[in-house]
Amino acid sequence: MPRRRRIQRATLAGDAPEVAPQLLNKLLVHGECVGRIVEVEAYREDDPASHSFRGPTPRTRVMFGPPGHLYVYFTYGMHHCANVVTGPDGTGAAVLLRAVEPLEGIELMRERRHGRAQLADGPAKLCQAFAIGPEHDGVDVCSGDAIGLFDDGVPPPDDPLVGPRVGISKAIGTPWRWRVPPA
DNA sequence: GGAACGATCTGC
DNA sequence: CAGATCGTTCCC
Repeated sequence: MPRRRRIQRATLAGDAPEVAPQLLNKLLVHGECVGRIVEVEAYREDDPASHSFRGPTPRTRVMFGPPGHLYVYFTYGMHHCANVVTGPDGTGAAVLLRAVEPLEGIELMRERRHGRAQLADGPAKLCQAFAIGPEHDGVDVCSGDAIGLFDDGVPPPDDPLVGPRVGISKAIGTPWRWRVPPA
């Protein structure tokens, strides 16, 4: 089993559409649960689809902080979604974690997902499986905090699938979703 | 103070 | 395909 190295903050300091595909195949770790990131989306401050588009608010303040922190938001009255903040401190950008391939802690994920077959193939399912909630808004994934992003030596794909972002009503045509191609 | 709208998921 | 379900934001 290759050594896991925590992702460096400098890696996340770039522009969200540049950083996002680099997060493919990285590991999301929370306690005993480990998963490989297989789908992401980029959101930028000058992006009508982004929560940061209208400037900082109490909800989005983490997005405008330094890179490497989690921005966790509540939506549709029942779901949470998790982003990794990117770009320099003061800019509102982030990468939405859309899907993860479960690697470890699968039994625990199954319990949290109430026995359903799909454990983490969506942004809200991923948060449920990994028990990511509002208490994790602002946690630093680059330091020793509970949730971390790690590199285990598997590089991002050379040929990621690219397409439009899901579930938005503005900036429909912007192809800022990336996915690991099927094996 | 009120209304509209979600970066979604599930079961019918 | 529609319902669930409520915080955030914007407008009056």
